[in-house]
Amino acid sequence: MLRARSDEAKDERRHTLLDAALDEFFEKGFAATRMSDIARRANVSKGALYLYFDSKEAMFRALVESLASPNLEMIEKINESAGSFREALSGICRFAPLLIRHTELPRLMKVLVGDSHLFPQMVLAYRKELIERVIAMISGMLKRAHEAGEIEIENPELTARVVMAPVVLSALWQAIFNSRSEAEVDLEQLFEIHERMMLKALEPRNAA
Amino acid sequence: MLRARSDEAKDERRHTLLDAALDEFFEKGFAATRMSDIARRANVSKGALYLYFDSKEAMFRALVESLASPNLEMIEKINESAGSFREALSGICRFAPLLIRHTELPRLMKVLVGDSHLFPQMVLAYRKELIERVIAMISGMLKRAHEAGEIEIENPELTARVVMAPVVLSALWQAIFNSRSEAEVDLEQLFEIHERMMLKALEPRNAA
DNA sequence: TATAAATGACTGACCAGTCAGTTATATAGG
DNA sequence: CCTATATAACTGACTGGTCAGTCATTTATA
Repeated sequence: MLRARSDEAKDERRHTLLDAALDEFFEKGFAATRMSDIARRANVSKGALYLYFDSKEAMFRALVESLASPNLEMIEKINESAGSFREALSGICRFAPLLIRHTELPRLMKVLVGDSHLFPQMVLAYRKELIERVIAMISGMLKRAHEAGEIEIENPELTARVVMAPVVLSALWQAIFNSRSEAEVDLEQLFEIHERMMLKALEPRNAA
Repeated sequence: MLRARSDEAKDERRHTLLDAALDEFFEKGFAATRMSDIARRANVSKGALYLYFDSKEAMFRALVESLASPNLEMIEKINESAGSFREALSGICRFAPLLIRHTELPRLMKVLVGDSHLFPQMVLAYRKELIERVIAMISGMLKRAHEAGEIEIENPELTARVVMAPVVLSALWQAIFNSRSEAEVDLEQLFEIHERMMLKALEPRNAA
């Protein structure tokens, strides 16, 4: 293997190793993936992995962290740029198919669900820093829209879960069933329907 | 250990072992649970497990099968007794909290998601025999209700997914976050809201 | 030529599955 | 009712194989 000597090259190698790790952890789960498999996939010796990560567990943690932070940034961005609830919902539903098909999110979710028992405090952190923040964000949007008379709503926090649910379901479906097989779902249409249903469900009764 | 000599006693012991197996597989995942742990939890020696199951994998398969079949029966029953769509939806939303809190379903789902890669053909079977049957059932109900003018709908198959999504999300939430911690969700209220939202979302535009 | 990146054989720990031995219990015979 | 015997349920130390992590050695390159 040609050597990574500059800091830049090392960062890149680190990235390559984490890419290989995600592939393996996703395909086999934490316990069943061998460090030697990750190394092979990255065209590197097993020993080389330990130049970049202290242990298998450290590698897993680094992987999750590296995938979580971009999502976190994305969430903040969406929240900032949110105008009306209609716009935000439309944005989410337009973006969801992309998120599910061309992002690491489904694979990350599958790995986190599957190995949640091994890293309880990590799962806790993930919940607090990401999931509950998403719920709070949607919940906040709903509350504001309600106060503006845009929608009718009872419990923003629980309604947020109903809004999110199809995204989660579709992501897991993608990770579990779409890996190698048919079982395709028309995500564009699914989220179009979801958007329409949510709008109608939340429409004020005395709407124009 | 007192011995199981009659066929009846053996069935009971088998059950005990599978109970212990679910606890362990749920807590640690397939790869990380030791047969000796399952044995210990069931107050039995490791060797005894092999009197009832050929291998760890056989035990896992038996476990999933034993949990899947009651669900399947339940589905068929609900489908048969379905009257109007309103009734059926109400039944589902009333039953969901019970299903999530007092049934093995959430733990089973977590285990299946986590170890889906190890048993691809089992996951396939589970999908075809259970999940797609549920989708088909809800989809059929929606179609009939639509034909009866009870609801307005575009694509029953995708709408069924939107209806199901909160059940799946809540079940996984329960399995992952509710095991030992706070993070309680008011499931009764969640599904009340879901029911109301679905009814409103599917209400014909020209409704009375 | 010096440096440090990379290698991969090796070690120690772990565990699924086995099997020779142990023991509970059903039953037959006293 | 009690005891002896046969049966098979049960046990757990052991084996063979696997794998995370190490480190003496090799090798690319500044």
